[in-house]
Amino acid sequence: MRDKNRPSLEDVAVLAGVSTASISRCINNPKKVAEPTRVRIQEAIETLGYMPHFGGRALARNRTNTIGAIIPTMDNAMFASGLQAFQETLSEAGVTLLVGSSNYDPAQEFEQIRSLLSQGADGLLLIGQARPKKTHDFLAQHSVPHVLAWCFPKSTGHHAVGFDNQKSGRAIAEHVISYGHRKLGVIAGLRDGNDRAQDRILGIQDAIDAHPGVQLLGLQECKYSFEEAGSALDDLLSGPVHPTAVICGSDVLAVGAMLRARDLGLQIPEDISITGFDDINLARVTTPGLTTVRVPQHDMGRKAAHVLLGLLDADAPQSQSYELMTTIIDRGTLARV
Amino acid sequence: MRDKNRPSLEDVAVLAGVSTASISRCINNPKKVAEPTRVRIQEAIETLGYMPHFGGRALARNRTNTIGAIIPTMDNAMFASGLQAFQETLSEAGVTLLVGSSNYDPAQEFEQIRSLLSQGADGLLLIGQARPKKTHDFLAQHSVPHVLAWCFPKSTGHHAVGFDNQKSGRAIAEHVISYGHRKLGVIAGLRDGNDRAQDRILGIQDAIDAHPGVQLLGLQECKYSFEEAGSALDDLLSGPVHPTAVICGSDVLAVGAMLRARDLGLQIPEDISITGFDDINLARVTTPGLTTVRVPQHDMGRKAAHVLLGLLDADAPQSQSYELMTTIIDRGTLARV
DNA sequence: TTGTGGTATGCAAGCGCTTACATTTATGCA
DNA sequence: TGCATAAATGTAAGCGCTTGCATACCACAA
Repeated sequence: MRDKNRPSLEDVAVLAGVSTASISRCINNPKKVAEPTRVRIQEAIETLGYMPHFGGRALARNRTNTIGAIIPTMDNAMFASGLQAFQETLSEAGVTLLVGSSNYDPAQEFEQIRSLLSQGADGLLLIGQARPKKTHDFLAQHSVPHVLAWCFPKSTGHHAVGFDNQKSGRAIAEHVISYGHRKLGVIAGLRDGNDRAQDRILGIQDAIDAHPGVQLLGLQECKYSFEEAGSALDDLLSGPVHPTAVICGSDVLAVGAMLRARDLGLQIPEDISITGFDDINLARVTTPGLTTVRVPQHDMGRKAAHVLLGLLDADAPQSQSYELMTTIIDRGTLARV
Repeated sequence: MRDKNRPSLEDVAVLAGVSTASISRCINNPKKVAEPTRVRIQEAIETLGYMPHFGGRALARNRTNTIGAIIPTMDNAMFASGLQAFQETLSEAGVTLLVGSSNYDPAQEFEQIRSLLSQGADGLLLIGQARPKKTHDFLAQHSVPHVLAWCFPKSTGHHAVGFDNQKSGRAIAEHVISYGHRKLGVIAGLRDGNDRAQDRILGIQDAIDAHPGVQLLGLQECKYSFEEAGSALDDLLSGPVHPTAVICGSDVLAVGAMLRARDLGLQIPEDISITGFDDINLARVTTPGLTTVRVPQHDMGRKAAHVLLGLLDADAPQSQSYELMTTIIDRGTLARV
């Protein structure tokens, strides 16, 4: 059942009076075709509105010039700008981006990997390092070129462009402690299957352990929504002793906590300090501005794209991993005590 | 050059001791295959880690089960949740989503359309209605099934799931006027090639025209960033007479204006009222909360997906267009004067 | 037994493209 | 002028999959 509306190479060939091979060459390697023929072919392509058929091409070349990215969610600014940078860089190289989202669920991530791969993705961008053995095996079995972002695993064996979540978690906690806080609360993302959330907590714990006298009064895990973060704050405040500072695993959580704190009549940072993580737009907008950890999303996206492109380009120098640094942005939600 | 790592139908067929045809049937139409063979085939597929090759399939079926969406930008929460809903709905129907971004540039949009189409997209989701003739012709020439979102064109001929930007612009302006404001300023997105921005302004103008005594002191266009919106506010305040209310074409602009106003020492809404448009997360977070126009992003995404799927399903009842309603959310940035 | 109508499977043609190889045409040089 | 060489183009074989049609098989009825 030929699609009536879609001209094929054959059609162009007939119109231009040459063989399909020449057309193909003209498209992929114009130098190999003589000037006058090239012009004739171009015209034929124009008038027919010809577009190469992706499937045919993929079949013949066994390469799609397509890269897949699987992010936990698009419904959250957290990954948006990194992804945007990633796609811009790819598109400069003539590569198309396929996006899938996993909803923080390893099973869904696995399905998305399968799906993107069978869509022909030549390589993959994955967020974080922790995934089930099944997924690792699958990637290995099919030797899928991939790079990890938003993390920087100690173990080698993966290409990664990211930052050390544990180190960054420790840094922000040290920062809070250096402001004099001794009673801390933590609101983190759900750790299950989310190594970034896990590592940040580990880092916070490291800092606490390193400072005798500092205690962790409570640790709440919840989804990345204002509402859940609000409830988490409630829980943190339900004990007999209140934390003077709440370290949050993401800006969304921090803002959720701020909103709730305000509803409870608490002044920030006078009554309670709150810190975030990510430095998305939200963080600049609250009153006061949110003290948080800046993640170099844009750089990460660009570099990840370069690394991945390098992985696919057979005769390029083999790609590396890059560790990027996070920085603490002091705005106004952290008080000295 | 066969890919060593990728098993083909052929390989599975050999392992299972049947013909490729049976395998294909087993995958696409299991009922047509006898129980024992099916089991044998399943096993073979498992052990080989077989995944159908997208290109081959696309070629043979002339259909990809893939839909493309082109949004102006992903770097902004504005389209994120609508897109998320869109993709969830598609994925329930077993359809993959391809995303491209146009950066608000009609030329880039055209390229993305070409690209997604040659990637095999069976249909397209497009934002807004205004595009160059070239683009329209192209869509027509290839009879590309597509639906428009974030707008609701008066002219028929397109399937659309969206809202009337002009009407909504008028509504928020009327609302502002009903609060007693007579001197208005407007900060809008760049109108060029952006019908949503245009229509919202037209609507605002309608409201102003309908109320003698209300004057538009200034209209600034700028990109959707805090910084540019801040400068736009500066310009609006540079004249001899200041507006008492500034109507903004998007929440990002409104928040940018708020931030700048605060830097200038202005109280919101006592010294100046500001309204937004979109009702993204940001709007709930500012102090005071932003009075804005809620766009039913989630509904829009879901319904657009349904309409598009309907368009592709030959024996489905022909799809419709849907006009969704926006609502004004009163928070705290609009004062009575 | 033969015939009938299913059902399960195999055969093989193509889908649109690329590319190694074959063929033709042009170019340079003795 | 003839010949070697290079440049331009054509030929045709696949790439992995689906599917109409042919075939083989089976159960049952006559």
